[in-house]
Order: sequence, then structure tokens, then C-alpha cells
Amino acid sequence: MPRLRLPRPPANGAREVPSVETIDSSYLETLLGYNARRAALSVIEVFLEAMAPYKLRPVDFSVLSLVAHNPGITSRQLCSALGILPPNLVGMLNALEKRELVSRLPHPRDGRAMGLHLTPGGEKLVRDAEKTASELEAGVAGRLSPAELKTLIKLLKKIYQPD
Amino acid sequence: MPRLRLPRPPANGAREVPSVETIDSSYLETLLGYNARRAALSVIEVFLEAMAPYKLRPVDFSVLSLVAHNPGITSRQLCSALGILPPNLVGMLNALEKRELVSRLPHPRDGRAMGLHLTPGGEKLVRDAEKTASELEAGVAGRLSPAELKTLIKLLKKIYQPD
DNA sequence: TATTGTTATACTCTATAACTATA
DNA sequence: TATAGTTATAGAGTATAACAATA
Repeated sequence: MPRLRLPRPPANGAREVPSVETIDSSYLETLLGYNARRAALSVIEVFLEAMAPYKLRPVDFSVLSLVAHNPGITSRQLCSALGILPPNLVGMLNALEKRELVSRLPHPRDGRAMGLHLTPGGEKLVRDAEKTASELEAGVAGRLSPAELKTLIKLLKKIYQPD
Repeated sequence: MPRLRLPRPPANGAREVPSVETIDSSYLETLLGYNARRAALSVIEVFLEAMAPYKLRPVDFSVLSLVAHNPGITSRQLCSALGILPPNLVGMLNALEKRELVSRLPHPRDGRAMGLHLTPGGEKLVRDAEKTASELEAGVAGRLSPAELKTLIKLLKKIYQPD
């Protein structure tokens, strides 16, 4: 019977209320969801700091980048591409429009919709922010080799893009 | 991703306000953070459904599982292991205690702390829930081979566990 | 003086119902 | 009738400050 390595072992033979020295997370670490969430939070934390100078949250960055690469994209299309709900996009777009980064133009062939476009200032901000984001990717190479990073992204895509 | 077919754009050479047919997300898909978040959300969505019969959210599952594998663990230790803040754990523990899944016992060697333990009902629930969770892992094998899953988890750990 | 658990509270994120104008 | 954008609002998740009891 192994002796317990506690600061003050119980003096009697009664059952003892246990306490924990080192936390055992080994079971949770076998689960994909646990690891994916922890990793996502970790990466997003770094991303948040890097985007602070541009005053962009991850979702703002995603919106601006999609508008940059898809000029004329509609709110609805943005929502379905990013998994956000229409009511929650309105405020973001209002803020980005107030900062004169995006503008809402009438859609050429659908009177209900608005096409989204970057202003010149928006174009420049996105260029700079995307440059910073891509440098951040390279910086991950301190932990992961380029090959590992490529593999990781490929496997992540397999998870959320069932093809 | 819905692919809405809009009326054909006018074929003139004049300056035209563009619209978007197919959304180009290729730049965002080069970023680790974007892929990690999408994958985490996708996995957690499935996990949520699987845990619904047990009335456990992912965080409840994590808490119960850690208590199961670390009987006597304190609130503070749970918080640091799971990255949650003490004030936000209180309500969860109250709810789990009310459901008679966990009990707070006085800590054997620290009068300020409470040691957390599972009730017999909690033990059974965790056993069943962990079984379901592990079966879910195997189910991912429909998209990923066991080797790919192992690689993915290894790389995710490298991201959030800098060693 | 520092730490554990706790309360109160605020802020962000996400979700639902309903309205308007156009299709 | 259905869809795009919007408003209002509710709920969940996450954050900080401060307090009592104990170390």
C-alpha cells in the first residue's frame, strides 16, 4: 500500500478526504472539442492583440477582408459565409460605416439588398491588417513548422467542411 | 453555403457596380485562427447535441469530468485548469450541487477552500457522459482517419501548450 | 499581506420575434 | 408568399471590483 505524499498525513486510520496537488486533465485532452476550443482561444488571443492597433475585432477583420475580396457582397452573403446572424451584423456595419471603412451601395439588381464596398481608407486598413495577420501566421512557425501548420489547417478544414 | 443565382449582369463596358455570385473566402481560409474557430464551433455543435440528454453544457461536462478524475479539487484549481473566472464558476457549481451531482466538502488542510466531490449520481452521470463523448470521437472518424485525428490533436496541443 | 470563495454588476456575444420594402 | 435589411429585446457568456473568512 503506497504512502500518501501529503504535507500532513492523517494520524488515524479513518477514511480521509482527499485533496489534489497536480490536476489531471488527461481525459479531457483526449477529446477533439476540448483541444480545438483551447487552441482557438489561444490563437484568437494573439490575434486580438495584433489587431488592436487597427481597432478591429476578429469578426470586424473577417467582415472587412470578405468585403475586400468580394466587392458588392451583401449582408446576407456575409452572414452565411461567417455564421453570424443578420441582426448582429447590422451594428457592426453601422460602426464600420461610421469609421468610413465601408459603404453601403444600392444593389444593382436587387432593390431589397445593399452591396458592400470598401472606401479608400478601408482598402488601406485591410491591406495593413491582412499583412499583420499573415505575419502572425509565420510567427506561429515558432511552435509549428510550416509543414505542420499546413497539415493542421488541412485537418481543421476537413472537420468543418464536410465534402 | 447557399448559391443564389441572380439575373445576369448587364454586358456593357460602362463602370458597373459589382455584385457577388460565389463568395471567395480563400484568404480567410489561409489563417489558422479562422480555421481553428470554425472547426471548434463545428465540433462543439455536435457535442452539444450529444450532451443534451444529460443536460450538460460543454463547460459542465469539463467541470464534472475534472472533479471525477481529481476528487477533492478546489474551485480555484478548476478555474485555472479550464480558464474560467471564479465568479463565473460559482453559479455552475450551485446548479450542479442542486442537481445533487457534486458536493462541496471542507478542504482537509485549508479552511478557506472547499474540496469538490461527485455524488454517486454524479459518478454515474459522468461515466455515461464520458462514454458518449468518447463514442463521439470515434464518430469523427467518418471525416478523419484515426491517424489524422491523432495528428490533429497533437498539433492543437502544440498550439495552446507552449513547451 | 495574500488567497479562497463569493456577491454584485457590467459588458459582450448570440439568439428570436417582428416589422418594411422589395422580389 | 418569400427574402433582405432592420429594430427591439432576451439570454448566455465573460469581465472587473469588492467583501468576509482564512492563510
